[in-house]
Amino acid sequence: MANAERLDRERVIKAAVELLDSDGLDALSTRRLGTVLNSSPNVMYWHVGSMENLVGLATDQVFAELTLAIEGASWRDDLAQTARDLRLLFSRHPWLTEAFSTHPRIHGPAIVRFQNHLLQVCSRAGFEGFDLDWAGASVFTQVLGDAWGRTPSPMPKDRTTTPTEIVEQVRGDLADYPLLLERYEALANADPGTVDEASFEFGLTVLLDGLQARLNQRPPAP
Amino acid sequence: MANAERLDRERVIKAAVELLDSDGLDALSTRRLGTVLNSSPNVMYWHVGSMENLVGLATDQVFAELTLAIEGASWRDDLAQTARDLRLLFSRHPWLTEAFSTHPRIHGPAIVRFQNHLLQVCSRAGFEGFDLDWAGASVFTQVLGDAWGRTPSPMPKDRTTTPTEIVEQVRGDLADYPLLLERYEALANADPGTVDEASFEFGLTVLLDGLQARLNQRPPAP
DNA sequence: ACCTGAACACCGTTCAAGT
DNA sequence: ACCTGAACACCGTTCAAGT
Repeated sequence: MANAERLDRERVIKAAVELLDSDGLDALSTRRLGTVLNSSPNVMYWHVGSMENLVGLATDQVFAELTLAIEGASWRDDLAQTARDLRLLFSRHPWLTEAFSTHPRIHGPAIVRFQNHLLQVCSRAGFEGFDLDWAGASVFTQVLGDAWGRTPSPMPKDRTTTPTEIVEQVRGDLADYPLLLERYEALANADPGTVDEASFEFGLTVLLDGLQARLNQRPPAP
Repeated sequence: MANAERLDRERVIKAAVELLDSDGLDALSTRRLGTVLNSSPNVMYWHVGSMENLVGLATDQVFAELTLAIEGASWRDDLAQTARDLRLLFSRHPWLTEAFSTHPRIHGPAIVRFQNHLLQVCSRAGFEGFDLDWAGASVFTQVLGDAWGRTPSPMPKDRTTTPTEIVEQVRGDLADYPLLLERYEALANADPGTVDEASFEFGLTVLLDGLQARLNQRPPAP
């Protein structure tokens, strides 16, 4: 099975990202990748070394999609913009949450560039020293946690269970917790898109207000 | 290979948690579990149905360790206490981050009880409606993100790489980002335990201040 | 009711061998 | 330098068969 063009690292990564975007992290296997590339079940090893490495390269690849513009507005606007862009990245590539949790030490040029951007924005805000690291990390964490909460259970054609059905299933477990049951029902009856959006903005506002409070305690040098 | 005592659901889950605690999520396989239980490679199927289900049951099992006491102090203290307890749970069972990200829809009595506790504390603080859900979720997200950032790369005996060596390895990638390099070095030279603690407390304070700011905008009814 | 053995369809990775 | 074939040591899951 000779393929039309010669393979290289870039084409392998591109095929990996396509597989990940369409079918998720589990779908990325050495053998499926070989099939997609019209090649042998283990082509990737020459080009990227290992599965773990390939996931890291694919992650770095999609991080390159981020614009990371500094608009010149307030640090609040810059940080909010960064968080919203990152959120969109995670929604375009839902496998990112799983990739980060199973391979926690991913790094690469685009990720490093993103980390630096976060630090720059937080630095402008007035953070220094370790506060700088922690402020940046809190933004990333916020988006990661938001995306995690939004990850749909992977049930491809499993008779798409409606929210109402889910509530029925857990109603027994919730018998002792009327407040929790009330919230489950409220969420089941709300429009998912609207709730997702508002939920993210709630978290973002809380985060920015919290950072602001921290800055107010340590006012900038005159 | 007859085993001394009869198996039941509880013993299977207990063995699973021990395997997870000692060797991580990857170590939990049907065959290893069978070996540990002095039984066949597929014993678990009769008792828990599937691997996915077993991970959920193990997660719920460890969530039962949480005390979830309401101290009667301020909502801030209660929420901080809950977050710190949850953090300790994640550090006792480092596989939890991966479990939540690979099986996002885990639920069970102990988890439901924890969710209810979060809602109760947030409700006392003055949150209502969807704000209640989002406030609770932000606490869980905060701890999850903190634990994620702390997950050590699983390199068992891989010549424990020192932080300084890591900095050397990425120094090339960081050439264009002096601020980022400076932060890497500062973190490499700091005591990990102290930094972890301070990092968590920073995030927690930011979160609580942010929630407080939200409450101030919507003062409680008189 | 509970457990075993064998099988199916997969994995990641290595390595000698090909071109 | 790049790719293939075959093999090794694993997976989760099913199912007929045992007790």
